Amino acid sequence: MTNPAEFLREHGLPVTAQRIAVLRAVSGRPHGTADAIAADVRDGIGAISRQSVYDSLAILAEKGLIRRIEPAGSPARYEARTGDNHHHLICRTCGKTTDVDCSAGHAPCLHAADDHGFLIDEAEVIFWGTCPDCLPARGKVKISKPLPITPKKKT
Amino acid sequence: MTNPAEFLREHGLPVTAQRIAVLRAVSGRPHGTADAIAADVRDGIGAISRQSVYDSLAILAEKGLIRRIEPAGSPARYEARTGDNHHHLICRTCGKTTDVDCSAGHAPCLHAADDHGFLIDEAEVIFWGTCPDCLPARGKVKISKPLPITPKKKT
DNA sequence: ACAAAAATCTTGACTAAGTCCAAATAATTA
DNA sequence: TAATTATTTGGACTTAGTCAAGATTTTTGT
Repeated sequence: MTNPAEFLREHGLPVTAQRIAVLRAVSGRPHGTADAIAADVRDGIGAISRQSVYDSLAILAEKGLIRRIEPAGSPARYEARTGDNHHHLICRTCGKTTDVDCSAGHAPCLHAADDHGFLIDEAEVIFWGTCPDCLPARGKVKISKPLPITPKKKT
Repeated sequence: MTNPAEFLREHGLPVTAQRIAVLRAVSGRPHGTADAIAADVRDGIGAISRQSVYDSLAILAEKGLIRRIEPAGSPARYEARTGDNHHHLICRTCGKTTDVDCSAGHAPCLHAADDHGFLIDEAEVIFWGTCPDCLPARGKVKISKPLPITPKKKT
Protein backbone atom coordinates (compact mmCIF):
# COMPACT_ATOMS: atom_id res chain seq x y z
CA MET A 1 0.00 0.00 0.00
CA THR A 2 0.96 3.64 -0.28
CA ASN A 3 1.84 5.72 2.75
CA PRO A 4 -0.84 5.09 5.38
CA ALA A 5 -1.33 8.79 6.12
CA GLU A 6 -2.06 9.61 2.49
CA PHE A 7 -4.14 6.49 2.25
CA LEU A 8 -6.38 7.85 4.99
CA ARG A 9 -6.57 11.35 3.55
CA GLU A 10 -7.45 9.98 0.13
CA HIS A 11 -10.48 8.41 1.72
CA GLY A 12 -11.55 11.59 3.43
CA LEU A 13 -10.59 10.54 6.92
CA PRO A 14 -8.82 12.83 9.37
CA VAL A 15 -5.35 11.50 9.95
CA THR A 16 -4.51 10.46 13.48
CA ALA A 17 -1.59 8.58 14.90
CA GLN A 18 -3.99 5.96 16.19
CA ARG A 19 -5.49 5.25 12.80
CA ILE A 20 -2.15 5.02 11.11
CA ALA A 21 -0.98 2.61 13.75
CA VAL A 22 -4.14 0.51 13.48
CA LEU A 23 -3.85 0.38 9.71
CA ARG A 24 -0.22 -0.69 10.00
CA ALA A 25 -1.05 -3.33 12.58
CA VAL A 26 -3.82 -4.84 10.47
CA SER A 27 -1.50 -4.99 7.46
CA GLY A 28 1.21 -6.60 9.52
CA ARG A 29 -0.97 -9.22 11.13
CA PRO A 30 -3.56 -10.55 8.74
CA HIS A 31 -6.63 -12.04 10.44
CA GLY A 32 -5.71 -10.53 13.80
CA THR A 33 -8.35 -9.99 16.45
CA ALA A 34 -9.13 -6.54 17.86
CA ASP A 35 -7.15 -7.46 20.97
CA ALA A 36 -4.11 -8.60 19.05
CA ILE A 37 -4.23 -5.47 16.93
CA ALA A 38 -4.50 -3.28 20.03
CA ALA A 39 -1.41 -4.99 21.44
CA ASP A 40 0.53 -4.39 18.22
CA VAL A 41 -0.54 -0.76 18.17
CA ARG A 42 0.69 -0.31 21.73
CA ASP A 43 4.03 -1.74 20.72
CA GLY A 44 4.14 0.89 18.01
CA ILE A 45 2.85 4.07 19.60
CA GLY A 46 2.83 3.30 23.31
CA ALA A 47 -0.83 3.53 24.18
CA ILE A 48 -4.31 3.53 22.71
CA SER A 49 -7.69 3.03 24.29
CA ARG A 50 -9.73 -0.02 23.50
CA GLN A 51 -12.53 2.18 22.25
CA SER A 52 -10.28 3.93 19.79
CA VAL A 53 -9.15 0.61 18.42
CA TYR A 54 -12.75 -0.44 17.89
CA ASP A 55 -13.65 2.96 16.43
CA SER A 56 -10.72 2.92 14.05
CA LEU A 57 -11.36 -0.63 12.94
CA ALA A 58 -15.02 0.15 12.38
CA ILE A 59 -14.44 3.27 10.32
CA LEU A 60 -11.64 1.72 8.32
CA ALA A 61 -13.88 -1.25 7.58
CA GLU A 62 -16.75 1.03 6.63
CA LYS A 63 -14.55 2.90 4.17
CA GLY A 64 -13.37 -0.37 2.75
CA LEU A 65 -9.73 0.06 3.75
CA ILE A 66 -9.86 -3.12 5.78
CA ARG A 67 -12.19 -6.09 5.87
CA ARG A 68 -13.80 -7.66 8.87
CA ILE A 69 -14.65 -11.34 9.15
CA GLU A 70 -16.37 -13.13 11.99
CA PRO A 71 -15.82 -16.86 11.78
CA ALA A 72 -17.95 -19.06 14.04
CA GLY A 73 -16.36 -19.57 17.44
CA SER A 74 -13.92 -16.70 17.06
CA PRO A 75 -13.97 -13.00 17.80
CA ALA A 76 -13.98 -10.71 14.77
CA ARG A 77 -10.81 -10.66 12.70
CA TYR A 78 -9.48 -7.98 10.40
CA GLU A 79 -7.36 -7.97 7.26
CA ALA A 80 -5.96 -5.32 4.96
CA ARG A 81 -6.45 -7.29 1.77
CA THR A 82 -9.63 -5.93 0.24
CA GLY A 83 -11.44 -5.56 -3.02
CA ASP A 84 -10.88 -9.03 -4.41
CA ASN A 85 -13.62 -10.76 -2.40
CA HIS A 86 -11.27 -13.59 -1.53
CA HIS A 87 -12.35 -16.33 0.83
CA HIS A 88 -11.03 -18.12 3.90
CA LEU A 89 -9.84 -21.51 4.91
CA ILE A 90 -9.97 -22.08 8.66
CA CYS A 91 -8.60 -24.92 10.78
CA ARG A 92 -11.21 -26.29 13.17
CA THR A 93 -8.49 -27.41 15.55
CA CYS A 94 -6.14 -24.45 15.91
CA GLY A 95 -8.05 -21.66 14.22
CA LYS A 96 -5.37 -20.92 11.65
CA THR A 97 -6.86 -18.73 8.94
CA THR A 98 -5.60 -18.69 5.38
CA ASP A 99 -6.69 -16.70 2.36
CA VAL A 100 -8.10 -18.50 -0.64
CA ASP A 101 -8.41 -16.76 -3.97
CA CYS A 102 -11.83 -16.28 -5.40
CA SER A 103 -12.12 -17.37 -9.00
CA ALA A 104 -14.47 -14.50 -9.79
CA GLY A 105 -12.49 -11.83 -7.94
CA HIS A 106 -15.49 -9.64 -7.29
CA ALA A 107 -18.64 -9.82 -5.17
CA PRO A 108 -20.85 -11.72 -5.29
CA CYS A 109 -18.74 -14.50 -6.74
CA LEU A 110 -21.51 -17.09 -6.56
CA HIS A 111 -25.16 -16.78 -7.31
CA ALA A 112 -27.82 -18.45 -5.24
CA ALA A 113 -30.05 -21.08 -6.79
CA ASP A 114 -33.02 -18.98 -5.70
CA ASP A 115 -32.61 -15.42 -4.40
CA HIS A 116 -36.04 -15.36 -2.68
CA GLY A 117 -36.44 -11.76 -3.80
CA PHE A 118 -33.33 -10.59 -1.96
CA LEU A 119 -30.88 -8.18 -3.54
CA ILE A 120 -27.66 -10.10 -2.96
CA ASP A 121 -24.42 -8.13 -2.73
CA GLU A 122 -21.95 -10.64 -1.39
CA ALA A 123 -21.35 -14.36 -1.17
CA GLU A 124 -19.16 -15.14 1.80
CA VAL A 125 -17.41 -18.49 1.71
CA ILE A 126 -15.56 -20.19 4.54
CA PHE A 127 -13.84 -23.51 3.97
CA TRP A 128 -13.61 -25.48 7.22
CA GLY A 129 -11.06 -28.22 7.71
CA THR A 130 -7.89 -29.29 9.42
CA CYS A 131 -4.56 -27.64 8.71
CA PRO A 132 -1.38 -29.55 7.89
CA ASP A 133 0.03 -28.97 11.38
CA CYS A 134 -3.06 -30.38 13.06
CA LEU A 135 -3.55 -33.34 10.71
CA PRO A 136 -1.03 -35.62 12.48
CA ALA A 137 -2.95 -35.23 15.74
CA ARG A 138 -6.01 -36.60 13.99
CA GLY A 139 -4.19 -39.64 12.63
CA LYS A 140 -4.44 -38.36 9.08
CA VAL A 141 -7.87 -39.94 8.72
CA LYS A 142 -10.74 -38.37 6.92
CA ILE A 143 -13.07 -36.39 9.13
CA SER A 144 -16.54 -37.80 9.42
CA LYS A 145 -17.84 -35.41 12.04
CA PRO A 146 -16.74 -31.83 12.38
CA LEU A 147 -14.91 -31.04 15.56
CA PRO A 148 -16.21 -28.66 18.21
CA ILE A 149 -16.07 -25.17 16.92
CA THR A 150 -14.03 -23.36 19.53
CA PRO A 151 -10.39 -22.95 18.57
CA LYS A 152 -8.02 -22.58 21.50
CA LYS A 153 -5.16 -20.74 19.79
CA LYS A 154 -5.00 -17.69 17.60
CA THR A 155 -4.13 -17.20 13.97
CA MET B 1 -39.19 -36.18 11.56
CA THR B 2 -40.15 -39.25 13.55
CA ASN B 3 -41.11 -39.08 17.20
CA PRO B 4 -38.49 -36.93 18.96
CA ALA B 5 -38.03 -39.39 21.83
CA GLU B 6 -37.17 -42.26 19.48
CA PHE B 7 -35.10 -39.91 17.43
CA LEU B 8 -32.94 -39.24 20.48
CA ARG B 9 -32.70 -42.89 21.51
CA GLU B 10 -31.70 -43.89 18.00
CA HIS B 11 -28.73 -41.62 18.37
CA GLY B 12 -27.70 -43.09 21.70
CA LEU B 13 -28.80 -40.13 23.77
CA PRO B 14 -30.63 -40.50 27.06
CA VAL B 15 -34.11 -39.12 26.62
CA THR B 16 -35.07 -36.16 28.75
CA ALA B 17 -38.01 -33.84 28.64
CA GLN B 18 -35.63 -30.94 28.14
CA ARG B 19 -34.02 -32.45 25.06
CA ILE B 20 -37.32 -33.35 23.49
CA ALA B 21 -38.57 -29.85 24.08
CA VAL B 22 -35.39 -28.29 22.67
CA LEU B 23 -35.58 -30.48 19.59
CA ARG B 24 -39.21 -29.54 19.08
CA ALA B 25 -38.46 -25.85 19.54
CA VAL B 26 -35.63 -25.90 17.00
CA SER B 27 -37.86 -27.64 14.48
CA GLY B 28 -40.63 -25.16 15.05
CA ARG B 29 -38.50 -22.06 14.80
CA PRO B 30 -35.84 -22.41 12.12
CA HIS B 31 -32.81 -20.16 12.66
CA GLY B 32 -33.84 -19.34 16.23
CA THR B 33 -31.30 -18.10 18.74
CA ALA B 34 -30.57 -19.96 21.98
CA ASP B 35 -32.63 -17.36 23.83
CA ALA B 36 -35.61 -17.69 21.55
CA ILE B 37 -35.43 -21.45 21.78
CA ALA B 38 -35.25 -21.29 25.57
CA ALA B 39 -38.38 -19.13 25.58
CA ASP B 40 -40.22 -21.60 23.34
CA VAL B 41 -39.14 -24.49 25.53
CA ARG B 42 -40.48 -22.70 28.61
CA ASP B 43 -43.79 -22.23 26.85
CA GLY B 44 -43.81 -25.97 26.28
CA ILE B 45 -42.57 -27.50 29.53
CA GLY B 46 -42.68 -24.64 32.00
CA ALA B 47 -39.03 -24.23 32.90
CA ILE B 48 -35.52 -25.08 31.85
CA SER B 49 -32.16 -23.68 32.90
CA ARG B 50 -30.11 -21.69 30.47
CA GLN B 51 -27.28 -24.14 30.86
CA SER B 52 -29.47 -27.07 29.88
CA VAL B 53 -30.56 -25.25 26.76
CA TYR B 54 -26.94 -24.70 25.79
CA ASP B 55 -25.99 -28.27 26.71
CA SER B 56 -28.86 -29.75 24.75
CA LEU B 57 -28.19 -27.60 21.72
CA ALA B 58 -24.50 -28.52 21.85
CA ILE B 59 -25.05 -32.25 22.10
CA LEU B 60 -27.78 -32.27 19.48
CA ALA B 61 -25.48 -30.33 17.16
CA GLU B 62 -22.60 -32.68 17.88
CA LYS B 63 -24.74 -35.70 17.00
CA GLY B 64 -25.86 -33.98 13.85
CA LEU B 65 -29.53 -33.77 14.81
CA ILE B 66 -29.46 -30.01 14.48
CA ARG B 67 -27.11 -27.58 12.80
CA ARG B 68 -25.60 -24.47 14.28
CA ILE B 69 -24.75 -21.35 12.30
CA GLU B 70 -23.13 -18.17 13.54
CA PRO B 71 -23.64 -15.33 11.09
CA ALA B 72 -21.59 -12.19 11.65
CA GLY B 73 -23.29 -9.75 13.98
CA SER B 74 -25.74 -12.31 15.32
CA PRO B 75 -25.74 -14.81 18.16
CA ALA B 76 -25.64 -18.47 17.16
CA ARG B 77 -28.72 -19.81 15.43
CA TYR B 78 -29.98 -23.37 15.18
CA GLU B 79 -31.98 -25.30 12.64
CA ALA B 80 -33.31 -28.84 12.39
CA ARG B 81 -32.71 -29.20 8.66
CA THR B 82 -29.48 -31.16 8.37
CA GLY B 83 -27.58 -33.41 6.05
CA ASP B 84 -28.06 -31.48 2.83
CA ASN B 85 -25.39 -28.85 3.46
CA HIS B 86 -27.74 -26.12 2.37
CA HIS B 87 -26.72 -22.48 2.61
CA HIS B 88 -28.14 -19.21 3.92
CA LEU B 89 -29.34 -15.92 2.62
CA ILE B 90 -29.33 -13.19 5.26
CA CYS B 91 -30.75 -9.67 5.18
CA ARG B 92 -28.21 -7.08 6.35
CA THR B 93 -31.01 -4.79 7.47
CA CYS B 94 -33.40 -6.96 9.47
CA GLY B 95 -31.45 -10.20 9.88
CA LYS B 96 -34.05 -12.37 8.18
CA THR B 97 -32.48 -15.74 7.41
CA THR B 98 -33.62 -17.94 4.55
CA ASP B 99 -32.43 -21.34 3.41
CA VAL B 100 -30.91 -21.71 -0.02
CA ASP B 101 -30.49 -25.12 -1.58
CA CYS B 102 -27.01 -26.30 -2.34
CA SER B 103 -26.59 -27.61 -5.84
CA ALA B 104 -24.24 -30.34 -4.64
CA GLY B 105 -26.33 -31.37 -1.64
CA HIS B 106 -23.39 -32.70 0.33
CA ALA B 107 -20.31 -31.22 2.03
CA PRO B 108 -18.06 -29.77 0.83
CA CYS B 109 -20.08 -28.44 -2.07
CA LEU B 110 -17.29 -26.24 -3.41
CA HIS B 111 -13.62 -26.89 -3.70
CA ALA B 112 -11.01 -24.27 -2.92
CA ALA B 113 -8.69 -23.08 -5.67
CA ASP B 114 -5.79 -24.07 -3.42
CA ASP B 115 -6.32 -26.13 -0.27
CA HIS B 116 -2.96 -25.10 1.28
CA GLY B 117 -2.56 -28.64 2.59
CA PHE B 118 -5.75 -28.48 4.64
CA LEU B 119 -8.17 -31.38 4.74
CA ILE B 120 -11.39 -29.54 3.95
CA ASP B 121 -14.65 -31.00 5.18
CA GLU B 122 -17.15 -28.22 4.63
CA ALA B 123 -17.70 -25.14 2.53
CA GLU B 124 -19.99 -22.73 4.34
CA VAL B 125 -21.69 -20.15 2.18
CA ILE B 126 -23.62 -17.11 3.34
CA PHE B 127 -25.29 -14.83 0.80
CA TRP B 128 -25.62 -11.32 2.19
CA GLY B 129 -28.13 -8.87 0.85
CA THR B 130 -31.37 -7.02 1.44
CA CYS B 131 -34.68 -8.83 1.74
CA PRO B 132 -37.81 -7.84 -0.17
CA ASP B 133 -39.35 -6.22 2.91
CA CYS B 134 -36.31 -4.02 3.50
CA LEU B 135 -35.70 -3.08 -0.14
CA PRO B 136 -38.26 -0.22 -0.19
CA ALA B 137 -36.46 1.45 2.70
CA ARG B 138 -33.31 1.52 0.61
CA GLY B 139 -35.03 3.06 -2.41
CA LYS B 140 -34.62 -0.11 -4.45
CA VAL B 141 -31.16 1.01 -5.52
CA LYS B 142 -28.24 -1.30 -5.88
CA ILE B 143 -26.04 -1.49 -2.81
CA SER B 144 -22.58 -0.13 -3.29
CA LYS B 145 -21.43 -0.41 0.30
CA PRO B 146 -22.54 -3.08 2.69
CA LEU B 147 -24.51 -1.80 5.63
CA PRO B 148 -23.33 -2.06 9.22
CA ILE B 149 -23.44 -5.61 10.31
CA THR B 150 -25.62 -5.50 13.40
CA PRO B 151 -29.22 -6.44 12.73
CA LYS B 152 -31.73 -5.04 15.20
CA LYS B 153 -34.53 -7.54 14.80
CA LYS B 154 -34.65 -11.32 14.88
CA THR B 155 -35.47 -13.92 12.27
C1' DA C 1 -1.05 31.55 11.69
C1' DC C 2 -5.52 31.67 14.69
C1' DA C 3 -9.98 31.03 16.37
C1' DA C 4 -14.13 28.33 15.80
C1' DA C 5 -16.32 24.18 14.43
C1' DA C 6 -16.24 19.47 13.80
C1' DA C 7 -14.55 15.14 14.66
C1' DT C 8 -11.92 11.98 17.46
C1' DC C 9 -10.08 9.96 21.79
C1' DT C 10 -10.34 8.64 26.62
C1' DT C 11 -12.32 6.71 30.72
C1' DG C 12 -15.42 3.94 32.87
C1' DA C 13 -19.75 1.79 33.25
C1' DC C 14 -22.60 -1.43 31.01
C1' DT C 15 -24.57 -5.41 28.01
C1' DA C 16 -25.00 -9.79 25.46
C1' DA C 17 -23.74 -14.30 24.77
C1' DG C 18 -21.79 -17.90 26.53
C1' DT C 19 -18.77 -20.92 29.80
C1' DC C 20 -17.28 -23.10 34.28
C1' DC C 21 -18.13 -25.39 38.49
C1' DA C 22 -20.16 -28.19 42.26
C1' DA C 23 -24.21 -30.00 44.03
C1' DA C 24 -28.79 -31.99 43.16
C1' DT C 25 -31.53 -34.81 40.30
C1' DA C 26 -33.00 -38.03 36.79
C1' DA C 27 -32.22 -41.90 33.43
C1' DT C 28 -30.24 -46.29 32.49
C1' DT C 29 -28.10 -50.74 33.76
C1' DA C 30 -27.54 -54.92 36.51
C1' DT D 1 -35.09 -51.90 42.89
C1' DA D 2 -30.38 -50.45 43.90
C1' DA D 3 -26.27 -48.83 41.88
C1' DT D 4 -24.14 -46.35 38.34
C1' DT D 5 -23.90 -43.05 35.01
C1' DA D 6 -25.34 -38.98 32.88
C1' DT D 7 -27.95 -34.77 33.00
C1' DT D 8 -29.80 -30.53 35.02
C1' DT D 9 -29.64 -26.65 37.97
C1' DG D 10 -28.04 -22.22 39.96
C1' DG D 11 -24.80 -18.96 40.36
C1' DA D 12 -20.50 -16.88 39.55
C1' DC D 13 -17.52 -15.69 35.97
C1' DT D 14 -15.46 -14.47 31.20
C1' DT D 15 -15.12 -12.56 26.71
C1' DA D 16 -16.11 -9.43 23.21
C1' DG D 17 -18.02 -5.49 22.39
C1' DT D 18 -21.12 -1.11 23.05
C1' DC D 19 -22.68 3.38 25.17
C1' DA D 20 -22.13 7.94 26.93
C1' DA D 21 -19.99 12.38 28.36
C1' DG D 22 -16.31 15.20 28.64
C1' DA D 23 -11.50 16.30 27.15
C1' DT D 24 -8.56 16.68 23.32
C1' DT D 25 -7.14 16.97 18.69
C1' DT D 26 -7.77 17.97 13.79
C1' DT D 27 -9.61 20.63 10.24
C1' DT D 28 -11.76 24.77 8.18
C1' DG D 29 -12.31 29.57 7.21
C1' DT D 30 -10.18 34.00 7.57
